[in-house]
Amino acid sequence: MAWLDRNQQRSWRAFLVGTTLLMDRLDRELREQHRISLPEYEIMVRLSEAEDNRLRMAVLADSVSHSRSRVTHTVSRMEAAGLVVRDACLSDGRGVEAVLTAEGRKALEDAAPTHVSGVRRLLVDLVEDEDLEAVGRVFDAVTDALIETNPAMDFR
Amino acid sequence: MAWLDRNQQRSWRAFLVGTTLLMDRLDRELREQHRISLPEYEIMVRLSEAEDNRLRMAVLADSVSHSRSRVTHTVSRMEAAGLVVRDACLSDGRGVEAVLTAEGRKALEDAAPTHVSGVRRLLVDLVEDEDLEAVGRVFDAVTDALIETNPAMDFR
DNA sequence: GCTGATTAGTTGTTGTTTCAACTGTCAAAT
DNA sequence: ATTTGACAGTTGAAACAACAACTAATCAGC
Repeated sequence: MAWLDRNQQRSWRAFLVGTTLLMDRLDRELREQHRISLPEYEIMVRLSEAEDNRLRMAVLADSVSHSRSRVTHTVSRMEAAGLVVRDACLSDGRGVEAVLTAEGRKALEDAAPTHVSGVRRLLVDLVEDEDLEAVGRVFDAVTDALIETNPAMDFR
Repeated sequence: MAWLDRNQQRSWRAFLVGTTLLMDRLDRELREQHRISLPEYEIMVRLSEAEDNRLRMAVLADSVSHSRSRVTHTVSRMEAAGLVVRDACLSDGRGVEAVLTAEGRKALEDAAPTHVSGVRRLLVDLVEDEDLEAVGRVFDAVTDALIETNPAMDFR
């Protein structure tokens, strides 16, 4: 079994630490300034981009790469907070759609500048465009590999 | 306030999704094959690299970029599992050192091949060396910026 | 149109992380 | 010597996430 060479090791650790700190901070900024968590924000973004501001739970779960159970719980909290509502799916009796409310849209619009400026300030504006694109390539490859070698992706 | 352009947006989302999936998977592999979580593994790696297999709690927390409280809880669980022990710090009565036990070292040595092969298989071997180095550069920059603009790093 | 297998989503329990409050120690100034 | 403020680490409660067991609807094959 091959170990990582010095450079690979360095890159990997930089990634681990940097990601941990970055996600923490983006989450913190959203919570402090808008009382919204990063997972909640991501869900609202997906809904806002969807046809009619609504998405089936499973689609939503896949698009944010969280387990269905997790999305169920998160959406429940968001529903209690008035950011989304649940609506039965007409075409499939088992289905449930999450719908962004007007209040949710407002919250998203308020929060977006905070989030985007964070992403810029703490990542995008710090690095060369090519390096950022390399990051995109790398994690697209990672995602593909993970979806390929899927160990029981079904019940996530 | 500037939004992200199309490419930046794509890279950012690829990163978000890829990271989520990758971390989930690495954590899952360690749990299933060795009953150890990724945070626990990281702590053991730091201890194993330290002089005498021991590190003060605060140093440990900083080196994995987790909150002190989190490290306290994690180390408590690891202590209960026999992977580490706590030891009072001689030079500073407030200090506590976490020490890797023989059992912990054994667990780490067992788990390391699983972890490294995961990192290779799911990341390192998938991409060009230069792209991986770009990732390293990017997250080094991110880390620096976050440590600079430190919003009360003390109580993390 | 039944039956069994799948799929969608939820639920409750348990494990982990965060947050704020706390204990005890140290160091500097008085 | 004592006070004050900072520091190291822990604690318990609350928020969140993971897991496995569940309900209900659909679909495929007969």
